[in-house]
Amino acid sequence: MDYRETVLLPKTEFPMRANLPEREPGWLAYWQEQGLYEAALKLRAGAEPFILHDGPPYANGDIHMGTAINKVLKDTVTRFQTMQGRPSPYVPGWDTHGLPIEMLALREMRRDRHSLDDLALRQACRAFAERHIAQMTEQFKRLGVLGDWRNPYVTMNAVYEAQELRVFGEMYERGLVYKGFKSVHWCPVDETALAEAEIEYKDVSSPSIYVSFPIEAAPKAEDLLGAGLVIWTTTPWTLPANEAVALHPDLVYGLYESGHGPVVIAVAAEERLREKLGLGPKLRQVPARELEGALLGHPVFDRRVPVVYGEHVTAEDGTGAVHTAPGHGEEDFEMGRQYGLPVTVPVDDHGVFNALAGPFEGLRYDEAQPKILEYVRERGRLLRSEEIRHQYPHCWRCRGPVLFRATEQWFGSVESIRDEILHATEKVQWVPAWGEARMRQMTAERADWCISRQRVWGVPIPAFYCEGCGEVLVTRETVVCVADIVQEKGADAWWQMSAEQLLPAGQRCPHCGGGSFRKEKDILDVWFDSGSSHAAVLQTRPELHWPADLYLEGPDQFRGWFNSSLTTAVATQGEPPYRAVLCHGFVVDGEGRKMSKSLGNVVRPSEILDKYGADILRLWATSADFTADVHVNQEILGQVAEGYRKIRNTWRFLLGNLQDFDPATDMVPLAELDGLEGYMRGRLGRLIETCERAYSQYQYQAIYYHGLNFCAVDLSSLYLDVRKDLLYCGGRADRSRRAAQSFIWHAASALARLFAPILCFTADEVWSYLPGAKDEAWSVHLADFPRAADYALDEGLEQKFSLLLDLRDEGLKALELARADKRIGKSTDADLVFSLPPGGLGDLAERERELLADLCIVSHVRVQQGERSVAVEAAAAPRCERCWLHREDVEDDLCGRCRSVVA
RNA sequence: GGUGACGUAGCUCAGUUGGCUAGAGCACUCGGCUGAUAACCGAGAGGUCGGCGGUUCGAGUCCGCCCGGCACCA
Repeated sequence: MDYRETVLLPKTEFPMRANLPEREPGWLAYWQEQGLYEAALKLRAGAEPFILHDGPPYANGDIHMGTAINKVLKDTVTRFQTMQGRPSPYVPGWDTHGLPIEMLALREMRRDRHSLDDLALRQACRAFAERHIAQMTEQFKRLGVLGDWRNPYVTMNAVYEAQELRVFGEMYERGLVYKGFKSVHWCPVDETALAEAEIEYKDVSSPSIYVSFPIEAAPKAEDLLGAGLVIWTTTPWTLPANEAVALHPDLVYGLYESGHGPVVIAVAAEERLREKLGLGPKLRQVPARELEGALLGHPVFDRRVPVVYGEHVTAEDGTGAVHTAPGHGEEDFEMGRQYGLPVTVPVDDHGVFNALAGPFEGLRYDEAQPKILEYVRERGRLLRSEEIRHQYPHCWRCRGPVLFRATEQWFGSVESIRDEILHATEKVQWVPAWGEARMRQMTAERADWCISRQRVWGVPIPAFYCEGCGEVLVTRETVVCVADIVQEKGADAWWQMSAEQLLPAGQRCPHCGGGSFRKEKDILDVWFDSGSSHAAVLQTRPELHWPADLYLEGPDQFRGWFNSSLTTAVATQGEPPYRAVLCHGFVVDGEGRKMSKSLGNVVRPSEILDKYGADILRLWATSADFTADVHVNQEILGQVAEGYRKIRNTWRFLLGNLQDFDPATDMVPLAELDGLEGYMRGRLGRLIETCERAYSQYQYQAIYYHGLNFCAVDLSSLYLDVRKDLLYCGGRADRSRRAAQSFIWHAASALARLFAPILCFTADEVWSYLPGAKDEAWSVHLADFPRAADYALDEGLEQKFSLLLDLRDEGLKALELARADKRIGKSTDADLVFSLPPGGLGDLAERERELLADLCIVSHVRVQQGERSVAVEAAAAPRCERCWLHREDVEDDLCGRCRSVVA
């Protein structure tokens, strides 16, 4: 007779195949219709909010793996905090101003910036940004990221711009903003100054030349007259701007014979340069100070330049004598200031030489370079020329090389508040901890922040110039006045309105009393935009608070947003804008290389979404230790998908065994679970404890690791395998079966909650199939995170099972050997005989014979005294046709248990 | 060149304040089951813990140097 119909096999509609790419959008629509984001905030209202402040991505393209992992991690944070009982609003942001969008908008229009009215260009930029915000919003939402997508913060919004101006005003009032003439990074293509954060260093090949400066006056060492002081430079085009040669005051130089006559270089460089310069014997030592007051012949012009002394000079590369062009280098500029040298800038905004460059006027600096080389060579000044590969700064947007160029710019004074910033970093919790050292180092080395840009797509610098005396006009009142206008009309007002309209009525120049002004043309650096977000967003939205609890970004933000935010916050508030900063690694390929088109190793979020679904992408993002670089390729994704399948199938089996379970009536209280269920309760509690700690400490890889292990080891291979007999064949409402189902219910429920912040779709899907879950919350994301304390660990049980499970391992091994000998097939056709020495373990095994048989899934266990070993025997008793166990009490094909169940 | 982080099985990760023969999952090989079935169970193989040296009774763990790919800064 076939007893299949009488067996309670698992049954569930929860599909084995997730089909995430098709199913996830349905969940998104459902959550949006039901207002999940708002419901979560409302549910947790009253508790202390947890504010994760979003670093605004730049609104100029599709999302990539870097932005995807960032948003997923953020979403995991807020979902966990919500389940812990704290409202965790997430206001996504966008960085919308600046050069990249300006360039892209111009490219789309095929227009040159000079052929377009400023307001028209700004309009085009705004439209461009809006389009990309809409596009990126859909992509972020698709990842399952929950947030206030209908009301994000956008740096080009009027309120944002006005707040940013107020930050500028406060900094100005405190003397932390000034206008100055300094050497800055200049992009000749984009015709603007750049900040350090906008520079990237690339390997390039440059001419590396040695140039001799004939000594034409040497009051302290007349014998050096006519010798050449040799400098080394990799930027020959700056030679026309030369104003001095710098030596180190403590270095010893030497006079050498050479093919080009006598030359002077640092003695320490002699060996390295002997061949290159064709050095002869050293004629004598020349202490640096002997050249004090010396005058040298300029390499290009018919004039003399002085010898100066600077600590920055070394003999480690070059000659120990440094070509100094104050118009084209930071240290050079500093030397110029110290020695009162002229700051010659023979290069205009476009990188073209002007009249100051003499014979090179009209040439672009890079075109002029070979001509300058030739010029110097013809005059016998070029001792050697070679090519050198080195890192050179490039514009992060147009990718072209930048140049150092002294110009009038606005600066944020970092130097004067450096100590305050350093102090502020100590108050922040950095994850990982080395973030603090990194930020400190950055801050310690940073020069003042160049915040002005000679472009139009941005927030104007709210300064005026008196038409009478030319003095700058910025006061608290003028900034407030401009900010109020911008708050109402947007920053376009700066371009639409006249200076008089933008200023308080009757404004006079404090210097000359004049009443006529012109507007500053420069705009603010985009890093000033995003760096003001703490003021523009945290301080203006009622659901948020200042400072943020957490900033969470990639490592590039140490010099970017972490940095600019810290600067403006310390400048205006004296405090850091964040309590904690978490930095995750870059996304790289399987070999740890950067993703690039040329390597063909680029993985796109959209591919993953189409092939696997967002939950797999989310699981990948959280399965790795993201404090280091995170690897991704098809193999890794496939592996994550396998892990997901294991977890999902475990859920499916759990749910399938709850088909006839109603928690309201059938639940055995957790505290009353004993035996295997009691042991498992403790295991589950441990898992919860581990996961809670892992979430709190941002160690998400532990969730996947321990969660998957629990599913695979504790549940699938142990508990569920062992309990199949009871669940399938036991009496439907037997207390033992209900106890097993009670544990299963708790396991399914707890796993859904544990994984909800990561597998946000699947967890809610599980929740929707879990009996009674809807009574607690309509979505798992509105449920509470499980509390480990509810799943008490019984130490006695744990100890006992530790012993029994060791015996199980030995039993399973013995069964495997018997199987290899073809003596048995499935384990229920076998009996196990445990031989154990007399004493505790033997007694325990004897006492728990039936449990041991269950654990090993055999029909019968016998325990006898002897040396520790296990023997396998064919099951002695007849087989029950229903439960397939061999039992002494089988009658009419059925064992006693099954007879009573079937009856 | 300077600074910093990283390096445990093919892959993703565990390895408490130094302490049994370095673990897990997946992938792989072999086997079982056919009442979780595009599932499930078991067994096996796989590692000089990047390398060398030091401290120690004992080092994956602490210290120094080196190597590798990486980031930031010159």
